[in-house]
Amino acid sequence: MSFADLGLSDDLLRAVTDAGYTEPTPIQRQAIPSVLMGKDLIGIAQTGTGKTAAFVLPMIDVLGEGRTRALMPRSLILEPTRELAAQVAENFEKYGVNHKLSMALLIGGVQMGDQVKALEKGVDVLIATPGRLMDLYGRGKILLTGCSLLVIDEADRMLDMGFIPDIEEICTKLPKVRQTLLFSATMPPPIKKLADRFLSDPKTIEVARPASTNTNITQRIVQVSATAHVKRDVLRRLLQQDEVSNAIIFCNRKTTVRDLNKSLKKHGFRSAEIHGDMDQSARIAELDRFKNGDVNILVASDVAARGIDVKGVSHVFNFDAPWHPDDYVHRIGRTGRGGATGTAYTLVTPEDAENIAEIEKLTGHKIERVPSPVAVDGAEDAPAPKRTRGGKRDTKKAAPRREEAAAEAPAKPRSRRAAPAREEAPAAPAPREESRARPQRDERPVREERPVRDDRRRRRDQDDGPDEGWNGPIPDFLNYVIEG
DNA sequence: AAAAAAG
Repeated sequence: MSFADLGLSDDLLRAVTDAGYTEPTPIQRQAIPSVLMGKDLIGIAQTGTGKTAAFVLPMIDVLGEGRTRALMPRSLILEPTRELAAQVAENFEKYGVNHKLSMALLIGGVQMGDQVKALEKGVDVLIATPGRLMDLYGRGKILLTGCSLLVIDEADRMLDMGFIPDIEEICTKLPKVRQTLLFSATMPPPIKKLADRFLSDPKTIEVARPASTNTNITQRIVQVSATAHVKRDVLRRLLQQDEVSNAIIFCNRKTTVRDLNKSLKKHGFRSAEIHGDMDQSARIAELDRFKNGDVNILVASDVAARGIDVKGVSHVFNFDAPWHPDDYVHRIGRTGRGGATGTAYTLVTPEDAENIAEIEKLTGHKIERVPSPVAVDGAEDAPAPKRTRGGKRDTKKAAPRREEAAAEAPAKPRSRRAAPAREEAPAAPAPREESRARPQRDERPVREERPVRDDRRRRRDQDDGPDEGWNGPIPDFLNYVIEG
């Protein structure tokens, strides 16, 4: 089964081929023909399954068959976060190269001016977060009466974030006769209700959750005391001892994100931070620094837990155990992507016991407990030893992710077997002697002992199709219109 | 409980 068998146009197939993909993922196989036929669709799937391409590809063809110069937007894609909206826009740009389609990315945190200008010129596709869309609509800047194709992406997350009333309102502004696609990782009752109300005779497709038990992510728990400095100490040891080429570290609070990033930088790590209190340009800039390898550590709030798709993340650390088991699944799903292996550590304090139990219940998988790398008798949170920076610089090598890959892109033809990242991405891996998460010092602390690394559960089968990470450049939000 | 999203 190839993309050519799905009924896509030659122009589109060329774009897909040029991007290096030939074999559709399961959700793409099932969704694309149905979308092309104009049917409503419920897709139970989360990021990491090729979901985005499953609607972007057929949408491009559907829109391409209509008039090429839109007087008013003909389609609308709703995303819960700005970052996800941007990733979808990237996909449109990439697969739409051979089509004369224009789009506008309508998200908060950036000036409205350029978005308004784009709308006035006329676009085919709106990619939006609900808040900014409603805002622009309220100002009379958007006509939704021509939007006969609607995509509601990550519906369960929209629910979590309280967007459902907005979604309902937006739906009522759209033409009654339209095609609606709804994607959601789970189907809680409110989402079912939403689907019943706004979709007609939908086809339902479901693909396996990528981050259930049998994946290529090695999960570990490290018991720690609740003290912040002890947790930071443990984290630093883990960053140094393991083969960490790059890592996302999740915290539960924005203040913790800031404090931890500050502390890591003080200790010589190359880290960046992302959370919702930062303005959009700063968020983009930090994410970009992580994606292009300027830094190899990203300290993040749950703004980055879902959907954010960076190729080649070797480790996820939960500095705080997440409150909700779903968040755990999403967080650790930032690693082990694209068929690579990944490792997820969770620092667990005695108070977290209940949450961990919930996580293990959800995943049906008992997470391995490993001993803390910090001696119980009290390694202190000692300041970084002052020393001169004469040693080797490894910043260049920390920018390993060169190869193209699209978020949610169709799978490359390759073995379904999970392979170590270093075999498929020759630029990415670090020699194990030079774990790049190490502080930029030429020596490591004297008392650090490297534990014997054994029993790493690598090369396990995964039951999902491989998926590709996204590593494209960050779109220029201030001026984001693709002209046809 | 937190974070996210409109400003």
